[in-house]
Amino acid sequence: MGSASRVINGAVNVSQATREKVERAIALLGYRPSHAAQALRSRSTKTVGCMISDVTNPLYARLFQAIEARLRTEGYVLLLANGLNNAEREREIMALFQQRRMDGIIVTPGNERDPGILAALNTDMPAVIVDRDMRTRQDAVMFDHVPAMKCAVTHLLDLGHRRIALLVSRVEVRPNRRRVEGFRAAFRAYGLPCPEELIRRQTTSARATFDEVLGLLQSPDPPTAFIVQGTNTLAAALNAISAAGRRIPDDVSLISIGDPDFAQTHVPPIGALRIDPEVVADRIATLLLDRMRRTFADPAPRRSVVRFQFEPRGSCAPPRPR
Amino acid sequence: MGSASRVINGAVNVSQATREKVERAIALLGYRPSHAAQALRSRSTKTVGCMISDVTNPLYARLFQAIEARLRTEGYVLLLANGLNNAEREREIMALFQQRRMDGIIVTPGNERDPGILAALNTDMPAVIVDRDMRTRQDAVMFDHVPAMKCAVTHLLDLGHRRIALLVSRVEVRPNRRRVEGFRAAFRAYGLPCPEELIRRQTTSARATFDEVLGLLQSPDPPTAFIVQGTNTLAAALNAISAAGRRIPDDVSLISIGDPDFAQTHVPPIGALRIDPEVVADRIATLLLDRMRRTFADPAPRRSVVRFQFEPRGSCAPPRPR
DNA sequence: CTGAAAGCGCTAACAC
DNA sequence: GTGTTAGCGCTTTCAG
Repeated sequence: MGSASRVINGAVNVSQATREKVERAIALLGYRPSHAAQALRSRSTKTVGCMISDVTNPLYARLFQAIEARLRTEGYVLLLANGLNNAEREREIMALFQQRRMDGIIVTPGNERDPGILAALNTDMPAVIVDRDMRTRQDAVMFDHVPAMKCAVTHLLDLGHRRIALLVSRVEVRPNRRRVEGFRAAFRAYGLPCPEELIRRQTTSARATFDEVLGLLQSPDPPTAFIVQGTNTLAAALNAISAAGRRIPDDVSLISIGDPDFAQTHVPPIGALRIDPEVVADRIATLLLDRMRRTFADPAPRRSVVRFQFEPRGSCAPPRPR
Repeated sequence: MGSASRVINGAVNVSQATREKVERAIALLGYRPSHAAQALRSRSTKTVGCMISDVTNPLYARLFQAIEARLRTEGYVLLLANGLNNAEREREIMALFQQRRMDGIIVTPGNERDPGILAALNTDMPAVIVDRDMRTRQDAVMFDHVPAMKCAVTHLLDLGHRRIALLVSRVEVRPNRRRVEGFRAAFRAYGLPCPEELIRRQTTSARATFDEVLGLLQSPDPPTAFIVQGTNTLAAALNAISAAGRRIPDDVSLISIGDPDFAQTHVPPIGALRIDPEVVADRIATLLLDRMRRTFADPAPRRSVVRFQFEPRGSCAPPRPR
């Protein structure tokens, strides 16, 4: 009987009596509508696919958490898959999202130019791309890394640092490019040459970072300041600095890209480039919901930019005179 | 035509000629089977619901990652929801998993006695419970915290420590109970009274941990060793110890429950209770796949126990003589 | 406002 | 080994 459906979906044209009758029956039978049948008939799965590089990365984990909370209040459920910066795996995931007819997808591919991934994006499935340069016609939320990075580097330059090392991940994606760009721009704006040899693009394992930082500190002309990316990288850098017998900020200044909890309780607190995951999640959800509900008809891709903020803290001081 | 379906599902009784014909047609039309229709008809969603307390917790993130990788090779996709130790939210999530007819679920409820959650578990949906005492008829993977904890405490007792502090989360769930139990058991086995006042069950925020550790260190009869739970807690404890001007291991010994990467690069390396997420994921997947495929007919709940290991490292030394 | 009827796109059962 | 047929459980349309 059609009325039951009307009650379940909260349609308006149902009499109070019928509504109650149906509700009683539902309660009595412990009836639960079959999602598969609803999806088949209504052509809406109420499911959003989320492909991130790796939940193990705390920034992504927080972001996912916030997105999940937000979209669930709207009745959506999230499928989460880790792309692991592996193009083949990412293509598989995209195919899967398509086959399962996700109402929308949120993606952060590790490879911005893979034709398979670009092709998969070229459908009418609502999508939001997160912080990747992909030249497709999807909406996107971008993080603006440059001003915060410039601000951080300028802070160090103002303090008198010239040998500033930048440790970012080796993966060739927008955020890393932008960080390097901001780094260079700060030197340029200061009329100084950028120490290219101190830009280190490395794997993010704790051991590799530890070795890298230790090596730099023990080199003939060591950096007096470090800017390092990521929670694990920060922890490993702290370990290496203390292993080298250097102190923060007297011997070495340090700034973190990303702001894990322990950066704030560290003594001294570690200056950080931060971005609010709630804000990012909200932007993503808003763009995606607009498209999924077809609230927003204009097909032109929209771009929402969220700024990183530089928060200076006690971890930076003038370099020790030589 | 039924043959198409047979080809897609890789049935055996299809001739080579037909198979090729169908495959050509599929490629030509770019045909993708509708998951909703398949699910409706075949009564299998090929989807597993996963309710953990919080992906933001690195241990859970790694575990999810490993489970996702494993189950995807078997053709399953994961729905991830964060319960956040909130009973109402957890009930909602369970209801959702049921309504969407998950082929199986993997759950770690924050509340082991909530009647709603227990009721939701009382269905014929294959399920694996992870490290919770729930007295239901589901399969479960349990972590054995006790021997490793006893081992760690005994290690400290052997070194001469008597004032050992234990910092675990306040949430009333099996892992925390077990840790405390192991802690007490070690003292008992040693014929010593357990310092109950040093068992601190607290919130896991970095700030709270920092204050707690600092407070303990500055108390009249301070602990000479700490056992702390969790990545963020470890980082905050390290900060507090160094803020108090104490050194590891000369002034204070430290053991971590959980083994984040930076524990190993720390100087000295931090002794840790560790468990391999891959092993855990594998156990979970195996139990669940057995049930989902009905390979394993015996309805009696099965229990798979994975041991934590204590890995002593340089962070423990005899207490400073007073 | 309500009931009847037609399908959504598949797979399973059956006849050939 | 292959084609035909009947639904899976809903939502939507269309009469009434």
